[in-house]
Amino acid sequence: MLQIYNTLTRKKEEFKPLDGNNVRMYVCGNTVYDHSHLGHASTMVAFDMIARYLRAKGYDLTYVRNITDIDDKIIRRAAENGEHYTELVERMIASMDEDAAALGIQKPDQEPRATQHIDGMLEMIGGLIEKGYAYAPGNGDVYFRVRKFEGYGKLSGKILEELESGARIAVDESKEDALDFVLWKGTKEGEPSWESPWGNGRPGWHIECSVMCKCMLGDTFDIHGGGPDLPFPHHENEIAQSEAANGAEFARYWMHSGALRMGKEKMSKSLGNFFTVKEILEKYPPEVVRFLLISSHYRKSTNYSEDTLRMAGEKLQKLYTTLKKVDDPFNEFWVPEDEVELTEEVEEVIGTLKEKFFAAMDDDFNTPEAIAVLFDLSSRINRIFVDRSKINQVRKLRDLLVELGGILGILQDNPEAFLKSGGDVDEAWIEEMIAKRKAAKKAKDFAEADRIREELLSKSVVLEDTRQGTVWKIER
RNA sequence: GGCGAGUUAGCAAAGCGGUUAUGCAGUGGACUGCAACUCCAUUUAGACCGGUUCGACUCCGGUACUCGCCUCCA
Repeated sequence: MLQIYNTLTRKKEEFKPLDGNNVRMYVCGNTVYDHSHLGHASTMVAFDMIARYLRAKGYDLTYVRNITDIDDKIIRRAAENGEHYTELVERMIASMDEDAAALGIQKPDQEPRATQHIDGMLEMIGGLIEKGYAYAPGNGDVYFRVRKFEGYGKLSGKILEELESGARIAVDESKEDALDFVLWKGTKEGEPSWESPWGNGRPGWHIECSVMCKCMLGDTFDIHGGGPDLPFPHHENEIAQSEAANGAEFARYWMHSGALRMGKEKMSKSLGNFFTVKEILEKYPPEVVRFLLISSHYRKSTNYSEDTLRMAGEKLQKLYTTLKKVDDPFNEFWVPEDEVELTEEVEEVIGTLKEKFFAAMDDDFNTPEAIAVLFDLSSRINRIFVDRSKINQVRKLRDLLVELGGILGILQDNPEAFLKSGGDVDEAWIEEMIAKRKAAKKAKDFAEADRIREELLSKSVVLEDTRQGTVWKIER
């Protein structure tokens, strides 16, 4: 039984899809005015993991992740660059896709863009005005009348009076109430704009999600997700707009990922303490980054540092080392595939571990606990290599390790390729050095052999002497 | 100021009212020319103060500290 923590009720709830086996999920994606930083990646990976697990559970998932392709920051950045905003947008979407692919993030089923849904927005805004939930003061803007919507604050726990007293909301003469938020912004000179009944303008931030949810998933759907800074005001405003316009419950389960931290503080654009995904991928294999992001619970903050990233690499290396050992046809314990038998004992182990993995994931997607199962599996495989009598079981355990890893979006690479990745040393040169060392060893010149090992190690190349010869990997 | 979350061993990070989380690191041993990998054994916990209980890291109350949201922000 899958339990999901619902921000709306502030507790874990049993997950029951609205429509049988079909699950509909909408996640707020990026505003594409710059390259993604690791915080963006963190949220994308979290919901990718969630999507993969829902599918692994057998649900028929429709996953929508939007792209905000028009807003103040995009307009400003494009102007700074002296380019048309669509050029900037296309470039940043390509960059985001590249990062996502590297991190093993599967494409959502739909990636709607705000500017593709202007008509739907005009329709929804018109409807809100008709119902008295919105007003156009005549300056080209349209505002949502927050006090008119009774449930305002139910997601974020905000109380209207306290929001009002917090004097951080910009005073705007044309608003009836300082709390009202903009649905449609009248255009300024030189800005991109669309025609509307209230004059040329562009969408406010929140309306796009309400409209795209309705268009792709219907008035009511199962899961709405996003990053840690979205419950207020963005999601609160979405609920107000959608429920006022549709007269129906909006999303049933609200999920929010935790912040990615640099030391004690949240990594964010406004604090300026961010690394782009591309900067990090220059130094670390993408799967290591993904492993770090899933090695703490999705709702908790993840601590990013050189150290945590290095440790993530070491852990992943351990798992891949196990996989490589099983796959290696020169391994002394290797047996042909058709001689692999599924004994009762191994069947039971597989069943138990699979159950443990799913139980962990069923508990609000507890990836740290699920990963512990992978290490359990890895240890069992390694022990089998010590206790040769059970060798015929090992491939079945390997298959399970790869299968469960796949649900988390890891361990799908070729083990040897992974172990040799991340270095910047010429492979032919390494082989040459290994050959020289072999000759030195044969001549019992161990001082020379050790010197060569040290030289390679200084370039992060670790040598391992096996019965079948010397192999190498990149130190993590 | 309001609302919310957190504080676990050297580091990272989970579950659980009584029985090993897990990984890295450390220590001892096996293996190795030496290593690496791996295996075996093992040391380090639960911010602080109370309460409930036969028994609390786990439940309750308080204190301290940290973080997030309240403004664009994944």
